[in-house]
Amino acid sequence: MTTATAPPLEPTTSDAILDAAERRFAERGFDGVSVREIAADVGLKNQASLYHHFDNKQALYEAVLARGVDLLIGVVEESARAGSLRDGGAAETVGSYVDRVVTYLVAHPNMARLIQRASLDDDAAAREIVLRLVRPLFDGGVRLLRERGDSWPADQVPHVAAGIYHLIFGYFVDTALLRGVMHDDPASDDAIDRQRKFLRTAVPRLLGIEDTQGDRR
Amino acid sequence: MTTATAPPLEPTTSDAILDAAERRFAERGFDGVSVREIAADVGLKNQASLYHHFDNKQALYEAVLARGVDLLIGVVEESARAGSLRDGGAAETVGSYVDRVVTYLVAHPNMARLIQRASLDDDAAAREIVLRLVRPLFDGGVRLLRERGDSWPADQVPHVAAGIYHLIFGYFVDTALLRGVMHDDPASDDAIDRQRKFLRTAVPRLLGIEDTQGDRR
Amino acid sequence: MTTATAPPLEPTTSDAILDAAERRFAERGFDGVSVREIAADVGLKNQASLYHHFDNKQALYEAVLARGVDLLIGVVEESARAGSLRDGGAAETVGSYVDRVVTYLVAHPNMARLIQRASLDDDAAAREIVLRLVRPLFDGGVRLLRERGDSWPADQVPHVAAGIYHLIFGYFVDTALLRGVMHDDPASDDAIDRQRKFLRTAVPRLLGIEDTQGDRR
Amino acid sequence: MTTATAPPLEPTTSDAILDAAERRFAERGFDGVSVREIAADVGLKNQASLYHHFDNKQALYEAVLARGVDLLIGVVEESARAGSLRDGGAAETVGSYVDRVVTYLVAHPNMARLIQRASLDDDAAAREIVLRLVRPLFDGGVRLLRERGDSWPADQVPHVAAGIYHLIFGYFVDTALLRGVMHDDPASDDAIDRQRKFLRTAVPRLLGIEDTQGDRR
DNA sequence: GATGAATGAGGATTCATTCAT
DNA sequence: AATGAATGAATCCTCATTCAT
Repeated sequence: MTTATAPPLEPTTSDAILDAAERRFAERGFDGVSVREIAADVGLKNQASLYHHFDNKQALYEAVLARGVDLLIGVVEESARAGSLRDGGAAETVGSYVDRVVTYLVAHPNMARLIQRASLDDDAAAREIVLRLVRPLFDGGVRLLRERGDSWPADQVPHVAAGIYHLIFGYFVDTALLRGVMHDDPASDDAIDRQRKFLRTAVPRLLGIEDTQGDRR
Repeated sequence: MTTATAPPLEPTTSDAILDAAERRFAERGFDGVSVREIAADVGLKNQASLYHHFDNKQALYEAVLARGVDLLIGVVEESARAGSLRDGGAAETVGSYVDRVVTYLVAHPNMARLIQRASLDDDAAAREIVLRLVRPLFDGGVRLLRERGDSWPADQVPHVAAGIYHLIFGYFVDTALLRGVMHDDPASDDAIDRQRKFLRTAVPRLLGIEDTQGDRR
Repeated sequence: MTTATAPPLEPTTSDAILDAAERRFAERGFDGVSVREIAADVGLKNQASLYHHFDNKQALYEAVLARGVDLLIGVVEESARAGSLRDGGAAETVGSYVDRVVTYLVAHPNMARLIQRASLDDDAAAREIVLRLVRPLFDGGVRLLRERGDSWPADQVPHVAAGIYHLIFGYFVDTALLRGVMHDDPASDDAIDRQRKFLRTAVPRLLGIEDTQGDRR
Repeated sequence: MTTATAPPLEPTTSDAILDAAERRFAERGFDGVSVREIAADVGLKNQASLYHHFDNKQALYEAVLARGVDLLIGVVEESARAGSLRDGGAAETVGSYVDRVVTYLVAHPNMARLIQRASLDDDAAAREIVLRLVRPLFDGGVRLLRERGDSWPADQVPHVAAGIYHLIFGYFVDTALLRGVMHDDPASDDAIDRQRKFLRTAVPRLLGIEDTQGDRR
């Protein structure tokens, strides 16, 4: 569903490795995962086989990260193109924008944590990959806010952009933690739906874009 | 100043270990840090010495986390007490509340990352320590929102609480990442100040508490 | 001159492998060289290809050694034939003999080191190949010394033969080391020339063959 | 026996490691020896223990080499001091000098091979250690030859020095090879004795120092 | 004749931890 | 309270080799 018309019925070994690695790295971080573990997940009898596909653990990590990030960048760019064509108000544009990102994060439940870990780690290469995603998001937010400059003092605009980023991603990063405070599973369809509605109100409110229609579904 | 009546002029070895461990664990996570490394940081010539003070690496990790978390819990509780005594509007109460948390996060620049890592990791004990902090914060937010129930549908209230948590902590968690997008150092005094102002507007706006006074400094 | 009547304009893959292996094995010894490395040197994209030409690493090693050693054996045998036809004094005979060996060692700058390594290693097969060369050299020396038995006590004769062997080969074995003590490059044409002259005097002197003519060039 | 009056009855672990490593490295070279193997030789149940004493394999290798080389340097220096005090002719001086070196090489049957391997290998650090020994030997030889300048053209003098070095060390480097050509064991007492006598004649002959007395024992 | 993939064994090194001193 | 030494298990990665294509 994610990609193609004629999907490779049997995914390539490299892809299987990327999938397993994505899951593991999201769960326990770069240092918490062993290459052996990933190889075993894929059904490789030996870690050596993995090195046929990736130069080393770090390269695998970066490949996993880049794959997910680039996919999300695609989503965001497409959303930007669609937004510019539409006539709806800013609120609606932003709303559909946020919605697409949420859809991605739901479909790729490892990515939010993976990206957060990459942001935390002292690993320039990993962080640079994350920045490929975050920079356009951030700059887009800043631009939008500067254009309709009534709502926030100019010097606070970057902080608003960062805040919105955290508002959107934080929920998916901290699913496990939220399970300890919310009454139902934060990853359930219902909860995701509520989160969508919340963001649909909260993001414009933060941006200072008034929700002209009463279209809160 | 941190704790006692008779402050140890020369910090005890245990404290030095906790300090070093806090820094290291925040930087690279539990799995990324070696006991040897922490021992070396403290000037211990031998990792064995460390085991005189802590049972094992996990115990040390939990001790570091608990120390920081309990301190912050103290800040929050004190803030709650102060708030209930005060007469100011909700906005001001919430504002001073947020301010204290920010002050703590600035004074303990490792804690936000440390808490984020503990939230991500698949480590029940660590997450439970974090929950000691997050639960009251979360419940307080929920209560406040339920009391003045005009602004958010009841079922979205937990999501609002989570959102505010991410708004506050996210900035300090992702300092390193933000350095890649903001134009000046997000940890500078100026930037922290702007972040404070941002939160002073954003949190009430999100809560739906109108900022009655124009006291945005 | 090396081999055939119709020289392969484009050297065969097998030969290219032998060449690369010779260089590598001389540089770092059997254990220090990987099959991958040799394959890469030859431009093979895959180590597996190499196994099409040689049964295994050991077989390749022996082939390299044998190729070089047999060539040198040829030189020595030819020299012996030429010597027996000539009428010149023993000094001249020995001199031209040594000269040919030196010429070979200069033309095949890996062989001295390769032979030395094979002599050092605990590898019966390799050493046996070296002995194919050393035995005739040694026996020839012993015979010569025994024939003109005035110069050395019989029981020291084998030691003399060994000494001459080391005198000749040592210089080329230790080129790298000598670079650390000599003032100019021991592999330069000039230095090689001086080494030739040195041997032309030293070997007869050791053998106890007086240099009747003053033909030290 | 080699050194002290009050020998450590129980040699330290570090020394035991050095001993085992010396033997192994001499036998099979740096790349042919595994750390596990050395640890096992010493009776350590685990390779990790070895790392308590040496930083890594390379450091151990260099320590082994340096220990042996420095000991031999001591022998050589002492010999130089003794020689300068003596009144005997140059032949005798040189003879006793060579004798001491031979005595060392016999007492430390790994060192000649170890030094040869270090000279062959593409390892700057190792070669530099060897040069600590070879440089003074070489320079001493050159000086001696230049002082009594009748025997060799000046530009060949370095080659003479190198030749003598190979004459002396080669026999002990190639013991295993010589076993394949000599009729009795080149490491036997008798053979060593003959080698001593051979050198006592050969070295002066090469130097061009005439053997005034007929004292060939 | 060459290649991509896989694999078992082993490489050096680091890990957290224990124990005697 | 601190240290030197030891250890078993695990780390990442490379090794030579095989097999199907």
